[in-house]
This record gives sequence, C-alpha cells and structure tokens, in this order.
Amino acid sequence: MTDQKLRTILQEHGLKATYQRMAVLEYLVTHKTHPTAEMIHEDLSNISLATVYNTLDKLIETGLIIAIDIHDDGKRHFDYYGEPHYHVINQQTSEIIDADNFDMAPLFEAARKASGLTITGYHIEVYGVKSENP
Amino acid sequence: MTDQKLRTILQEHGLKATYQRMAVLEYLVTHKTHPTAEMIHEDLSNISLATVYNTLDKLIETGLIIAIDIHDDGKRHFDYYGEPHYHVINQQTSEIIDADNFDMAPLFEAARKASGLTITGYHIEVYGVKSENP
DNA sequence: CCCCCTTATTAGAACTATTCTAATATATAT
DNA sequence: ATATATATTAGAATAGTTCTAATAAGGGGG
Repeated sequence: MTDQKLRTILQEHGLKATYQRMAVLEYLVTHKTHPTAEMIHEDLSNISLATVYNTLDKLIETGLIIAIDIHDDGKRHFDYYGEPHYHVINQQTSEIIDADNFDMAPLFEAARKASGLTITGYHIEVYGVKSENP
Repeated sequence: MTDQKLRTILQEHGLKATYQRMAVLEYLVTHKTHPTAEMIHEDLSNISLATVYNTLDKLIETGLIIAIDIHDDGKRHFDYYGEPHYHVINQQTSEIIDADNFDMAPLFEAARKASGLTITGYHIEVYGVKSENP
C-alpha cells in the first residue's frame, strides 16, 4: 500500500498522517498475524512502544482495527478490520483464523431487538479444537 | 440455589466442592451484574482475592462461566453461562446486556467450514449506542 | 468413620501489560 | 513561513493478574 493511500485513509478518519501512524497501519494491513503491541514495536524498531499503544488506540477509535483478547496469553492482539469478519480460535494452539463466510445482519437485528440500541459493530470469536476424525 | 445443588454442579464438572467455590459459583448464578474479580472479592469478604482468581479460572475451564473483556475499563468481567447467550454492550455506558434471541448453529457450521475445527463454543459481543430516534 | 494424599486456600510478593508524565517535535491550516 | 494544536518519546508509574510456598481441607479407600 502506497504512502499516499495510507495518508488518505488516516486523514479520512480524522487522524494526522504521521510517519508512525502510517507505519503501524501499514504493518497491520500487511500482516495477518494478529500481532500484539510488543510484536509491532519489535518489528518497527524506530517507533516507541508508547506511540505504538497511542496509535493502536486511535486506530481502534476510528474502527480501522479491532482488538482481540486471547485469555491464554493475557495480551491484547490487534487486527486490521478493512472488511468485517470474525475469528475462529484453536483452543489447543491459540491460532487465530479469520473467517467471513457468515451474514451478521440477522444477528444485528436480534441484538437491536434485545437491547433497543443502534448496533455499531461486533466482535465474534468461535472456539474450536482439532477434529478427532478429520 | 441450595448448597447441595451447587455441590453437585461442581462435582459433576470434576471440581472439589469447597466452601469458596460454592460461594463464588452461587454469586455468579445469582448476580446478573457481570462482576470483576475485585467486585466478587469485595462482596465475599472472607474469601481471598487469590482464591477468587483461582476459582474463576477453574469455572472457566469447565465452561460454567465465561470471561468478557471490556476494553473501556481494562478489567475482566465474569458471567455465569448456564444457558448459551451473547452480549450487547452499550458503548456509551459499558452496560452489558444479556441476549439469547439468536440461533448460533448456522454460525457454528460456517466456522467449522472455515477452520476445519470441531466447534466447542463462542463469545459474541455486539456493540451499540443509544438510538437517536427511539 | 477416619486416615491419607492430593488438591485447594491464603497473604503477600512479584510480574508485566498498559497507561501516564511532561518535555520535545511535528503536521497542517492559514 | 508561522502558529498552534496535536503527536512522539523515554522512562516512571499503575494496577490487574499471577506466583510462591506454607497451611488447610476435601473425599476416596480402607
């Protein structure tokens, strides 16, 4: 993804297009690894950890990325959220698999009915284990 | 819920029926407040915080309760999971609303297809805000 | 019914992911 | 180009959770 594209995305979401934000956003766009803040900081070694956290907070506020809490490791993982999707988590390995083969609209309608709220988003994690008989 | 019932539930899930576990489980069964470990510890004042955490871990392992991470407050919240349900979270107030008016079986099937795993459970949080025009 | 042994509880220390501070630097509108 | 509000940073601080190791208690076997 070009710098100009990253700059535009950030500005369209009301964020100043700093070098650090462009780098963190590009990292999340191009890595499917659901990294932690520490992992991003290690790879982008010229950006401070505080800035990684600050930037992740801003990107979450805009909805560009989401956070996933894996209870196994106690760390927050982050995921670019360009297209809505959900996560399937292997309980034996903590591997996170992206999936988008399900229409969430009926769930939104059910949630609206149950709560009276205007639905703005969702986080779905489905847990599984390796099949006994593949 | 009677002590005998609590004892039976714990033993059926392979856990020793200690006073502390019965108290924590009963607390979660009877409180719809999605409490944190600290809140449980404050209310059950004769049970140590370490035991509250240990017990919550054990109850999660058995599937009797689940954890919900609210990113707003950085604390883990816990919820008795006697019947499958999902959560609608008011982003303005962090209020957690239980809802069960949606059949998750099709999502399980989609997740199985996407991952090849045998699905064992799910955590769903739907986010919303107060409607503009109620 | 009472041991025995495994498992649970506890207080407090330790850990660590995340947030805060306050000084410096940078983006962007004018 | 300048001003100004906003962003970055290193390091300290915070706080939720986990660990330690000593004590207590559940419950199966006799």
